[in-house]
Amino acid sequence: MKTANFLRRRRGVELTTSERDALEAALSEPRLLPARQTIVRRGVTVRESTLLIAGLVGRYMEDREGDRQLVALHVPGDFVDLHAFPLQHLDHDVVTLTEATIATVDHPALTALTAALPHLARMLWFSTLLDAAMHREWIFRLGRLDGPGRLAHFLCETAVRLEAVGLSDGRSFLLPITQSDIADACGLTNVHVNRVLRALRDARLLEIQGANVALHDRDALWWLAEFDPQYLYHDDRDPTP
Amino acid sequence: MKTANFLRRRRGVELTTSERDALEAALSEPRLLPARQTIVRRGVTVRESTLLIAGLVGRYMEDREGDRQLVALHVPGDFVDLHAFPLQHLDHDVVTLTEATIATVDHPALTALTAALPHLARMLWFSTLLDAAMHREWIFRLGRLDGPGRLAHFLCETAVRLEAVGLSDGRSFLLPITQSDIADACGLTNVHVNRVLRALRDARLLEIQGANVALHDRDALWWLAEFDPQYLYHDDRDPTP
DNA sequence: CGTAACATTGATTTCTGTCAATCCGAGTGG
DNA sequence: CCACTCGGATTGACAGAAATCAATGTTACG
Repeated sequence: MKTANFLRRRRGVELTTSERDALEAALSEPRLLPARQTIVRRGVTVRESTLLIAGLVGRYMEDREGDRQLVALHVPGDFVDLHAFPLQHLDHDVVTLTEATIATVDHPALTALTAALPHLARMLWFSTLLDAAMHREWIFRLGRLDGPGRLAHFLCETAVRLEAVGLSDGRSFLLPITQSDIADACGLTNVHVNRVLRALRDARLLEIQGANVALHDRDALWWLAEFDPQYLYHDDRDPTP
Repeated sequence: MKTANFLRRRRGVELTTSERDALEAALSEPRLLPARQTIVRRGVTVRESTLLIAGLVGRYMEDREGDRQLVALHVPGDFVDLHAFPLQHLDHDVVTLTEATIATVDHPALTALTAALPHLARMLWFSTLLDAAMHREWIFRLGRLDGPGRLAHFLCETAVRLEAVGLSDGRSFLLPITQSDIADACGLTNVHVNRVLRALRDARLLEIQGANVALHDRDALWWLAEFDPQYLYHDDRDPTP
């Protein structure tokens, strides 16, 4: 099932079998993309939306000097540019961070789906609002937290999201991106990210070895990050078999 | 018309007369709220959504110390908590910043409306995605701009948005909020906002006297802010009579 | 006229960026 | 097999931006 992880473990979300089947049928065959490939470029009219099945995808804005600000990180199960369906074109680039498997839906098909299935339409709407909730949390992260807090927040959020789709036990996970990518997400420089990571490692809060992230002291990290995963709407139970 | 400013001057948005009438009919009578009144508190189940007709409304998250981070500023015509319709409860507070006139729609009525009018549903979806686009721009502002850039960006965005609903000529407008509110929006302290505003005034880029904001040198401010209003989806023409 | 909220300014500290090396590991070609 | 390269990680020295702490002005208003 291409949609197996879509809205998986989300509170208050109940896609009926027929709704999920309809969405599944509208999706293209999965394709494999290499790392660092642009999926959507800003400003270009978009005619299909992309469901991420495996791998990591980022959404970027660039400043005058070409420095990037990550505005979203996507994990498997995320509809990375569903918002392009109503918006038609985007204000940012969508890029694979790792090798990634995706499937796409044409926008005309989405128009038909949403007209025929209002509840599915609302669930799709919901999924874009989850992205918006994450945006708000990122605003908080950048506006109110210092370096250590920002990194802790970013990593805690990522851990919880990966856990929801079975890619983490909540403590350790694979994050095959560079420290510069993390810096782009947290509004810091790669140099400072490196320093803060060392400090967090020295304090035995977490460890990053290559692509491997281990959150040793989740409570301390949550405290540092003032992290509360409410906004992710995760369900404790996993109805997926 | 309560909805006169809703999605006014937005590119690619065409609400038919019957769609607008249906929405208008679903809205309550306008009510006047005092300044600094909480409309929605975080975590509480929301059963209706609020259209802002006049005044300013902010959306806030709070950190451990009670310091606020503004995650959105709403101007007349904005559906300030439409996202609560699919989400059911919010991760932040919604508060009037000034005296404000609002009208509300019950969520059951929205369910009926969106099921009956898929295109209206998509336009409502669109309006929440505009908020998300602004969230992204705020992430950029906080992650990549310094103090002067952030203030310039905040004020340029506000000017353009107010202009779209006829409350500014693009150069000057009323913004009856405190420097602390601006600081909350820009991830700075009120002290620093004050200093940066003085610097911008000394450079003859802008002037704030009481509630009155005057952007003297729009080009310079746009440059400082790396501002490009694309993401606001504004239309040059105003189809409103 | 006194109070309270907001704005303004100065002195100092802290955090983060910048610039510049150096280190390390994986893949490459001789 | 081993020098070689290259991207990324790491570290140090220094500069600059913003926070913090602490007063002092200013204005509106009861």
